[in-house]
Amino acid sequence: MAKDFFKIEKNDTNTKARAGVITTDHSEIPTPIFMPVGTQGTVKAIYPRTLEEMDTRIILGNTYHLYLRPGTDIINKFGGLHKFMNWKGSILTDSGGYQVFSLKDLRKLSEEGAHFASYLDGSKHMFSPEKVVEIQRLLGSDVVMVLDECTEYPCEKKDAIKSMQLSEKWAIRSRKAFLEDSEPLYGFRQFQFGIGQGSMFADLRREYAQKLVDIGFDAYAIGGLSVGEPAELMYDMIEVTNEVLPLDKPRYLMGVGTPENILEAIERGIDMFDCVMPTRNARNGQLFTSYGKINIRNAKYKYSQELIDPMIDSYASQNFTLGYLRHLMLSDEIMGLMLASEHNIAFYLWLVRTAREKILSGEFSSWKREFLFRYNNPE
RNA sequence: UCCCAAGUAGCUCAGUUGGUUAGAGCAUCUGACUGUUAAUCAGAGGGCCGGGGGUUCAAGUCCCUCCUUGGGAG
Repeated sequence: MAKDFFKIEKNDTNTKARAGVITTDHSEIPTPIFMPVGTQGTVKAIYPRTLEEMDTRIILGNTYHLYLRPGTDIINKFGGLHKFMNWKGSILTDSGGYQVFSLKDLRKLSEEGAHFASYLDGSKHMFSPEKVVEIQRLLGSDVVMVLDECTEYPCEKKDAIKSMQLSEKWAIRSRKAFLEDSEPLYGFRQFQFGIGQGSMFADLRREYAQKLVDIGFDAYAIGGLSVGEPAELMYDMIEVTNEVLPLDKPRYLMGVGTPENILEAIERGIDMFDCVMPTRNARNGQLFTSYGKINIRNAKYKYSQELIDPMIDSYASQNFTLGYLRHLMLSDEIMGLMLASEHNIAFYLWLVRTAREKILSGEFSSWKREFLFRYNNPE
């Protein structure tokens, strides 16, 4: 008998935070968890071996990008995305809903689905909810996301309602396609998450979350946040949504965020996160460290023989100096991207791992306050 | 010694028949990045236009002279 998909180990006494375990056929995932983003079948500039060394349990892939290149036929012939990219842990694939949003100049929406032109060669494609389920079945991801529409910010309420209604129709069709026409292809289970929308309107957020719960998914994500709104507004939307979502299912806040965003969301009951920030910003010279956010290209690190971050347990963090990493980044050396990316992911994993430990030991609130004070006020 | 070419930002170079506040790329410095079209993008600082003299309402641009560098001749 397979283990429960999600089990809560401890609820925080002072806050809505919780510590739990998600179990897929590829890995046990302690929550809260951060999932590094590997859009095109690679977490950019980091070996899978390095991710394993850092105890990464789950990464993201992207339906839209992998469908356009290399294409599902190729990944299917390799036996699925895990084998294709040699990743032994779990994989969650985003549906392409975010690309429909971020590449909006290239697409048109209808009730049937999203019609779009490939950014690679201009070829025409259509993503229906059913097709997106099928693509993720061919990819073989452990967690399949529904196709949704991510609204822009700011957004008029009538547009938010219209968008929500479209996402709802898509969610119903997605669930049906997943349950009725989507037997797993590679011998392990797949789970499907619904995605809450409703822009920045609390009543819409509640209403739509309830509709998703009524449809019934393995877990629920919160989408359409961190799209330019003030952080406080995002926190409010997380709170009202989590009031409706069932306590015994994981909650996934999509695309978030900064270390501070993540701790605030954990406090409000979020279990899963993904974000390009640690990897993208690493490649652009920004490091997240236990002593604050720094830009490694700054002249003040020219002579620094300090280690990147001795507090963080990774090869990159504990074996190379700031001055050396600065040199690599300014010289456009590939190892600079690798070390910076590895460190940032190690930091994000350390952050959620420590949050979990503190929830288990009952010290989450005080630790969070102290950490953020230190992080935001570097000596 | 003579002939030719070239001297403009730290570097490599644009700069129209003389006409706004002399530009670019790179470098330097700083910032941004939130379900990745991103090893990307944005901003800033930086000039006795080789020196001097002249022509002109006006010179990086035309003339003279000197200096420096490169090439060629002897």
